[in-house]
Amino acid sequence: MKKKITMKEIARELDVSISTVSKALNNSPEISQDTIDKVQAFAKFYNYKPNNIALSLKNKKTKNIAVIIPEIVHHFFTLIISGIEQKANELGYNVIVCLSNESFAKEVINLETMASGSIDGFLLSLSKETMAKKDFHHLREVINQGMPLVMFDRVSDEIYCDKVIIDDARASYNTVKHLIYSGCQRIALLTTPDYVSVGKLRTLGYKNALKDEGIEIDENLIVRVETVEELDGKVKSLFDTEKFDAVFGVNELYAVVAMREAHSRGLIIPQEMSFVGFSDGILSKYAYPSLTTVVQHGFEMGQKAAKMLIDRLESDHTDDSYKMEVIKTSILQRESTKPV
Amino acid sequence: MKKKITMKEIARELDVSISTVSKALNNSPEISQDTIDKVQAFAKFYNYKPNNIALSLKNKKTKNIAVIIPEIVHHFFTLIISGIEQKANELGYNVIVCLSNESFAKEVINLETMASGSIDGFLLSLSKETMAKKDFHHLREVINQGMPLVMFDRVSDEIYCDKVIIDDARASYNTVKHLIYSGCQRIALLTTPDYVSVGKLRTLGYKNALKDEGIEIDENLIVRVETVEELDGKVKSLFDTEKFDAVFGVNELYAVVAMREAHSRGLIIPQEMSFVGFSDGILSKYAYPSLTTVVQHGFEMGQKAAKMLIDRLESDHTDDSYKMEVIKTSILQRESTKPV
DNA sequence: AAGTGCAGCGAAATCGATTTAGTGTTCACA
DNA sequence: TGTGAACACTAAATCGATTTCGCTGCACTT
Repeated sequence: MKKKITMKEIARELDVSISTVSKALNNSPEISQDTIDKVQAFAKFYNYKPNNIALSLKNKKTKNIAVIIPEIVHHFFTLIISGIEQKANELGYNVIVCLSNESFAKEVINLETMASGSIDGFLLSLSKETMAKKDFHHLREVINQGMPLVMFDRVSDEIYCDKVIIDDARASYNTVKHLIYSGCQRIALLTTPDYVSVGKLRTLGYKNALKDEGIEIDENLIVRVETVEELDGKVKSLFDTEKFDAVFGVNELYAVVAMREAHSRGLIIPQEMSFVGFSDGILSKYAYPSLTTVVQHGFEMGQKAAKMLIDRLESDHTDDSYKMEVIKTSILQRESTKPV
Repeated sequence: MKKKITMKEIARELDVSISTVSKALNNSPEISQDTIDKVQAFAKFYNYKPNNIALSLKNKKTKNIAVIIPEIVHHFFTLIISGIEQKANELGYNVIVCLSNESFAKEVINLETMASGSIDGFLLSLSKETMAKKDFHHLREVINQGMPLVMFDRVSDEIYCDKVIIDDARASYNTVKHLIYSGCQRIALLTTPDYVSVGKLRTLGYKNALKDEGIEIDENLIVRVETVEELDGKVKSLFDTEKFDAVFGVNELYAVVAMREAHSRGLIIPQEMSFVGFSDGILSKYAYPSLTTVVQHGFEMGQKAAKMLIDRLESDHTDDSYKMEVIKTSILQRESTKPV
């Protein structure tokens, strides 16, 4: 086992001081070319790599950033992580992933453990429980300690920090208009409870679009689903009790499940019923028929969020004007809706 | 901004030495109860948290482990990560995620940057390029440095280390037998090139099952797909040129795409054609009809891998007998196959 | 009164790097 | 011959913790 070599050992072997080794490796002008060559050759031969921990301690920066997400088994979040990872690596940072599993307590623990030295800044998307509780003391605490925080997707107005979001209300508005223009009149909405900020905004966009098109809002067509378990049941009862010609799901799963239900009731898609989902993922792409979706550009969102965080880390002082980036969405027309 | 407080500052404020503070915080018996109370009260009031970096430097352990995977936008890998994260957190470790993006170069870079102090051990699943090149010097190097490595899913015989795998050959064998027992005779196989270890093993299992059941192997029914781009074309030409009554895909995507093709050709599933995929994910679950799959228990695999790594990290010495855990698979019968 | 033991605390080394403030030698120039 | 700059290098502080060893003062024994 060829152990790691340190500067101390190089210094001892070559009979110079540690400072000389350090400077030689950094090509300092105060070291003679002879010594530089000698030290660098020796270092290369023994595969010397500086110890990151020691550097972190000295420089007070770790070149690590933490991303805390509610869940990873979720295509949108994996896209975001890919984007974060790509951008962070490009800029010389590593990404530590923490999962809150939608739990407030775990979110707090993650923040606390990470905040004590392991990382330089946070990227965070709120857990459902945190949004429901509206308790953000843990976020304020890390911000107060001077640690930058960038929130993405699931954010809160109550926290002052950089943010990257989707314009959910507008995206939803556009989507519903798209459905209307394609000939749909009674559009059912499968959404989340209102404490999920994105669900709330998408619901808002839905209502506004109907209003603007002079279509009355029928609350019976709005179904709020809290957990995956109750999804099937709520969808079935919607089909049982209401008449409608389109379904808009605030995520792809909701839309796909509704589409399956329509399938099994023998409805022809999209002639008799249209379907649109939010957040384009593999489910939408490979559903049968393939699902028209709102593309959220998660990869880009991850990149932007990472860039904002690192910009702040590397800017000299804290300017206290926080930025808010809005990622544009687009509608990807596939087989589950009629052409406009 | 309430800055972080250090032991030094506590010591200065309370007019004791740093060593006393350290010992008081650790409830050392050589400090009087009075002093302990005083120090701990002060520390709590100023929300003192030890600096992890300093601890890492001193203890020569970081309590971080790195997991390097080829891709994250992949349900199986996200399940594994969830499992790793859960188990690692439970045992007091953080997880640093690195993506190789199926690239050899990036895998090497990830290993090198992580190995210089940031982490205590690796969890790794090989990139396609690495498997194709069969160049494992980077793995040998970190192992030689005394850093534990656990490989999972995509592993190599040439590296001596702990491993967690699926018994791919057997799983595939069982699946094909299942298809045969359900009445299928000509089973097409959608697989990867042989350099992908899991693809190779699954192909082997397929062949053995046919052999054991006295069915001749028809190489024309075995389609090797390298990239997603060529998937559609190869599937179409399979349908154009061959006759068969079942498709076995070595991942869920292959199976679902084939099923879509069958759909559009008006075939009735599963009466006229059956479909099975490997690695149960959302695609399988929400496909129409839902896809019968081989469940790989990725979460469990992640947990096992994390546990193996941490066990080795915390065992006193290196015993050089490496373990290999095999995760059992199971067949999840859904709508795309006939009951046996 | 001198020696012993212990409670309670502090000084300093250590982990592996960087960096500032010197130190010692050589050589040029007045 | 003496002075000072230039050069090449070193000692030591520093980052924030832990830990070993040593020191002080008091109580108690003999």
